[in-house]
Amino acid sequence: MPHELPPSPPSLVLHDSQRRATVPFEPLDPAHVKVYYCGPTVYDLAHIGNLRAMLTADVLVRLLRHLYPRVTFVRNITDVDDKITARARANNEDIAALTARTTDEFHQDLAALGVLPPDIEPRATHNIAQMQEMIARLIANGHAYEAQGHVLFSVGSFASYGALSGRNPDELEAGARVEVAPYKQAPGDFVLWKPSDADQPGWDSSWGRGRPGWHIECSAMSHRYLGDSFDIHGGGSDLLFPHHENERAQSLCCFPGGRFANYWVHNAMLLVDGEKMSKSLGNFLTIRDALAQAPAEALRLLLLGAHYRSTLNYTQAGLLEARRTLDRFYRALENCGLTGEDETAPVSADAPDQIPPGVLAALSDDLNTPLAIAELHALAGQALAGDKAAAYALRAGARLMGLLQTTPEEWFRGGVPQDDDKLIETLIAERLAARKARDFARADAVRDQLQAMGIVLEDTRDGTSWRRA
RNA sequence: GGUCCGGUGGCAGAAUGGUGAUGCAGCGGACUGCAAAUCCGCGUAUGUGGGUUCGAUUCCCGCCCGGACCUCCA
Repeated sequence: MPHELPPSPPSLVLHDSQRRATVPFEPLDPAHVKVYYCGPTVYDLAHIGNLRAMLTADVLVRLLRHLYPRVTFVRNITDVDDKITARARANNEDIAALTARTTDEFHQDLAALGVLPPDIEPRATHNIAQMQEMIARLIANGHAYEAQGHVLFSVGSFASYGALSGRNPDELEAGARVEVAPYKQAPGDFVLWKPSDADQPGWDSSWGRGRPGWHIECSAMSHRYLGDSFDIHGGGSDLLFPHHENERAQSLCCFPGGRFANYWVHNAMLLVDGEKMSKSLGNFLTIRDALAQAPAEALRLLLLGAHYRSTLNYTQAGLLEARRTLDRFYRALENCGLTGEDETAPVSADAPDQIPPGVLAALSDDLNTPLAIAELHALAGQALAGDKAAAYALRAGARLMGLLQTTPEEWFRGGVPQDDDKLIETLIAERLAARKARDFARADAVRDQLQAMGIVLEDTRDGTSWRRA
């Protein structure tokens, strides 16, 4: 072996929306990578489209944590918004109760999916003072103005407005479909602060009692927790304009010495049965709707089965297929004796619990999760053929994507009541006796009985095992 | 109307200027008392018309179709 090159990890490349290109990721500080994602507006249950963005962030952050010693991931909760006010009114519910309840549901749903919590999860209502400071500063340096109780950002004051989303402000004006509010100096100007009626949530300010506009909260929170410049800002592609464009304008004008986000990561939308998910079509699926049909990992696998930048078509058939795929993966672990939960690496050199190179290479290539999953299939095949090292690699690679987090026992047989458990064992013994007596009619009758209970039997050389159908 | 993205086998979904992954489904076989699981084998695809090229699915142009954003939205 004359040229044994030392193994070097693949370098991460990411598609940056602003550069409109896939480029090497170079952190501002390799010792500490900083990521900000736009979180939910908490007025209703999260849907699977929301989930896609959260999963993209989750895989990205898991990968970054693997590659870098320290990662700070900030994801906000938007708990002041006119949609929240409207929903609270419709529900005849207190705003704080609505946002607390919805935030709790959001946390439960993401936890079910194995989405790791952010390091910091700031709430908009806890950062009003920071927003007001930014607004005052923007007024002071000529990027914002007061008009009829509103404070507006002056798009014309920021030369590179539109650079992120690739829009030309003049064209925006020409194509404006919404009637321009009379107090705006220019049609593209957007609200930083707006006045509140007595029955709307509001905070006192030097511009009167009011509430923040649509975009300032993320600028304030990202700055508070990550500073003038941070590495990655992400969200759904529908946020690119105007939300992220406006965030960028506010932040760069407020903190001209900084760079704000250095990379922008945007995930594509998803379709349900080939159609845009919308309430009017009746195909608006919450995370809970999906979880009623399949285990959470199946949903995760399905959503990671397409590259994050391409449109994903969600179907129930796809969800069930993802579940069968996980059956195979867990079977591969079980066959190799990886029945425990321990994440620690086995000491044996031929069974390293390391991220398989193919998986790491795929994920490092702009989060190519479908290709990484194909690698898992290859490892599962090897594991099923008895390769224990492949089973460890399968589990390690899958876990980097938040998959195979449980044990085969739990996956196949979890959630079955104790009494059923005993009955199943009894019936299996009964069937075994019948088979020994070559009374196959009786044996098959027992199997049918179990089938009716949702239990599938698998005969092996070592005996009969069972699992939920 | 403006801006942008995409169209790969029955389905999902990668990749690529030079014989198009992977999974599911289908078909045939092995194993099994029969199944289940597993294994082996097989078939099927780059929307359309041009251009560049020795060679295009990949690059360029037209067309058709779909989607996103421009308005709250992951």
